[in-house]
Amino acid sequence: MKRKPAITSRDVAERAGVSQSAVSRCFSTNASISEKTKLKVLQAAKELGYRPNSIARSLITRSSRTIALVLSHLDNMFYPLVLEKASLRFQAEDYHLLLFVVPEEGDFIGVMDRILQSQVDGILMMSASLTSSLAQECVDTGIPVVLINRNVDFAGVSQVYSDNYHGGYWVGSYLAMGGHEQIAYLAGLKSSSTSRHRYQGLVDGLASLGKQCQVIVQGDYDFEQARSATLQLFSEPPYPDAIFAASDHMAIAVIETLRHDLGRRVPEDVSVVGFDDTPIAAWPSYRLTTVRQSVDQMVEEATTLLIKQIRQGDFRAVSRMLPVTPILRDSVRQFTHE
Amino acid sequence: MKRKPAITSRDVAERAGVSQSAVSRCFSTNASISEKTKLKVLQAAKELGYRPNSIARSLITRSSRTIALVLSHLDNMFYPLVLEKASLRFQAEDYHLLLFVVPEEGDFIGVMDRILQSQVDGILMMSASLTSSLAQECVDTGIPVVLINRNVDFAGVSQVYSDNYHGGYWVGSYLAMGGHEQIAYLAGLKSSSTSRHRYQGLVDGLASLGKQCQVIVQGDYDFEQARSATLQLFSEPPYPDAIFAASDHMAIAVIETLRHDLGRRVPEDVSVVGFDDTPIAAWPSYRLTTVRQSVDQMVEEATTLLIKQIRQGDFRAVSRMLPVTPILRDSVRQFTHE
DNA sequence: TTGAAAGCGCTAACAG
DNA sequence: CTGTTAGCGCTTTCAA
Repeated sequence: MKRKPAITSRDVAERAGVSQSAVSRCFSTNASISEKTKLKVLQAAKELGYRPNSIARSLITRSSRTIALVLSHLDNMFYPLVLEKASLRFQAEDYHLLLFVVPEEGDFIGVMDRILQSQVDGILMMSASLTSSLAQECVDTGIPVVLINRNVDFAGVSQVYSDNYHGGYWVGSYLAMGGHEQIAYLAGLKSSSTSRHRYQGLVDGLASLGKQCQVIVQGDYDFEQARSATLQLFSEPPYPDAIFAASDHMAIAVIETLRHDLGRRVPEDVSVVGFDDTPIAAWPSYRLTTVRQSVDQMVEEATTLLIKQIRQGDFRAVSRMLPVTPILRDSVRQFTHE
Repeated sequence: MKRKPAITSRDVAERAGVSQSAVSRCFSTNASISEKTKLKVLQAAKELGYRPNSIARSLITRSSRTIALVLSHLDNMFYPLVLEKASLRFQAEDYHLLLFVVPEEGDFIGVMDRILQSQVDGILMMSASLTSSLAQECVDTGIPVVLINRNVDFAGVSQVYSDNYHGGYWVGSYLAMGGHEQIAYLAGLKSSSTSRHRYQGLVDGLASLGKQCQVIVQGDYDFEQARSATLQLFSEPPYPDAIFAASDHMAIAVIETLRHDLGRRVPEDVSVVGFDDTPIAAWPSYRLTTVRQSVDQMVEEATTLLIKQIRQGDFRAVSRMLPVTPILRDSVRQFTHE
């Protein structure tokens, strides 16, 4: 790494005939500096092509104005979308974003170590695998953490997540009312609280109308795995007449498989429900009935919360559960007397 | 921002009964230090929960081990995928990733300023709007830049991109051979060299068999816009019997619109070809004929190049054009005598 | 191998 | 309002 020795505030100061700190003041808000010197400095700075070194600034202010974003599952459209929103939001607040893509349920520990070293001001986490000891470590270090779309029972970290239980509950009762009998749940990752809560909701929603969930298969939030799970579901009777997938991403995989590998019609032969309401769910080919989580709201809440915690050094963990909206489209058979 | 005063190498030194520099040496590779002291230090470090402050390290080494990633169009699955790959690759090389999501063709200048201030070691750019003056500025600062999936005629920056022209050329000749007569091009952003080259290829490929592209509409790489463009294409005769979309993302929008709004069959009534070969193209519902760009190869080349340039302080711009692979699926009508 | 000392480029008191 | 001064936490000579 050799590059031209960078231009420092000292160089600018010299050229402008002022002190180095005068230069510094020109580039920080609410520092008292006269119009006149400011002009001289800015002029010199421009001539030299000077830019304040934010590393040096971070070192002294002990704040990098950087937030770590931890995520996985980029293949599920839901995440790129929240990534985009979150990034725009943070940029607007003048925070930088350090991105950490973690493999599925990988060696989170290594990543955590790097995050902690990187002196971020806060952590926004959209990945399941945060053990409580890891979380504790963050809290000890004094770095605020907020979990998005995740819900762990560790008290130390803040979290914003959807009302997965009631989302699932709605699906359960809706499916029950539709007269479905053989209901299957296509689960997400085993470690995912989100998937578990949706399942619990489904079971209770079904039970409220005297039905039950007949079978549960693992899809792990993965497209291909959802496909095999669907195949497996239809490998021998009794065949499901409704499948609730823990994500739209998987629900689409189910529909594809149903239609093209299994020759089943949706919703006539089997009903499919998803969760998230990603853009794909609305595509005319699918018209997927699903449960909407508001990405906007989720990101808004999470980022606001994180920024507040950073600003105030306020570490009380707060949990925000967001309401969820059933989106009725055409992937569920309408009720008919039989 | 107040947090517990961080644990520094000084603290560790004190506890271990060694000098501060001894501690530093323990955490840097190939520094001479005896097993014995190293053990003591590591022990003390663990007890205190010490982690080297990478900001301070960056300040002195003048290298942040950070790379800026600039992108947009996160709604097009292609980009999340390259994002994921790139991030894994850089993480493996022990680089951090600073993410900058830029709006469509937004005020790139503001973003650039922030990037330059953030002292990144290199820039990987997947967004079109890099004016040559901006590029020049990077080069002046001595920060290597590589453009991915973009091809500007500014000589100063490196770029790795696909052979868009021949991709388009293949599509043109394939469509011509299929006996299509009314061929439409659904273009990407006006500012996109990529889209222009694909178009040029299409035109020449068609011409090689005595055909021509009848009409060109703007889709700007956007799903909804691609939908309206498709509608527009069929608002009055002559109707296209083939549409080449500059991205799979748009091609899917075309198919959806054709099937569900226009009641046209694909490929019987109209053929559709895309570009990228994102996972969706292979879904049974679409079986989109397309031109594959290898994300893996692109990312591999681009990251390797960038890292090399950073390491060697080698700023000669190099361009790598990657070959492209036609993927024949079922969205193009097979040739039949008429 | 080790410690002392000199900064990296900047901000933040503190005087003037 | 402005300059002087003292570090932020670390790496890196330089002697010992």
